Amino acid sequence: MAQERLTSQKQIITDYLMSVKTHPTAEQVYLAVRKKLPRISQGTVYRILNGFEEKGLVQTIPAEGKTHFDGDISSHTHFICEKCSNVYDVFDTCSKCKKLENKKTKVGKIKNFKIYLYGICKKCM
Amino acid sequence: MAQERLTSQKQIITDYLMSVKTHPTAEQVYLAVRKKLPRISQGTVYRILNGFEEKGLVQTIPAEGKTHFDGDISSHTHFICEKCSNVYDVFDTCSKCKKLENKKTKVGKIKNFKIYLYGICKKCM
DNA sequence: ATTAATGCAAAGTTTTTGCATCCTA
DNA sequence: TAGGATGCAAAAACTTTGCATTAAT
Repeated sequence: MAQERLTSQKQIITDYLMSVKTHPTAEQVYLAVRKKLPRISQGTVYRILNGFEEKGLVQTIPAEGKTHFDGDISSHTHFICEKCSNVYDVFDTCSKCKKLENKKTKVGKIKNFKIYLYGICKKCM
Repeated sequence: MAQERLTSQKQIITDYLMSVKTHPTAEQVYLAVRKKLPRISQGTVYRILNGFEEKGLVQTIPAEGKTHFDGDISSHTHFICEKCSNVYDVFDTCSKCKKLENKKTKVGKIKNFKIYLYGICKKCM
């Protein structure tokens, strides 16, 4: 069976995601991580990030056509600025939605949920 | 000043969006509308759909890397199937989020919000 | 008649992938 | 040293755009 291997690329991407409170895109991860691993490729960054998401190690936020990655998988809300597309954390959530998790409903079995708030961030006002 | 013109393309796309309860992608709109307007182009569909969104006439749902369009702009929740990527309506929402609309908060001024439920739909179970 | 909107096709963006090579276990 | 992971570059997927032409007002 497939043996997952621990590589420096994975470790450094993990370290980076854990160290930032921003919600970088794949390209931003690539640019940041390249400072420590100058030979890393964008393809590798995408493969690792997608792998992390499948394993539930990161969560993703779609904004302005790009995918943003969040190393904090705790259930929290994201505020997306419509002007600069920056993503901010809001540590509050919806209790009604929380109750729906792992429940079967009319439409199907719910696993998880995401809440996005849209508006203009402090910096852009 | 720029005069908006009512074209058959816009009318037929509007009619289509209002007639379906699915949440079609731009490509699905293109394929459906082409039955009535065989010469319509994908570029036109994208331009019209984007225009509708800017005017607040439709809302969008990101799923599996594509944008889905919903002609129902009422505040409701969307369930996205992780297997078939179909989008279903859930006519229930978060009152706590509703209260945040048009409010200024620590992160910025909130305009609106969206809630997505993820899981496996009835059809895929 | 004006000029906004379309059709067409080319180009832009973001993401994925094939394959030879590298390196972890 | 076996085979999973990477680097590189090409390709795929989705969306946008320039421009000549069409058509709404």
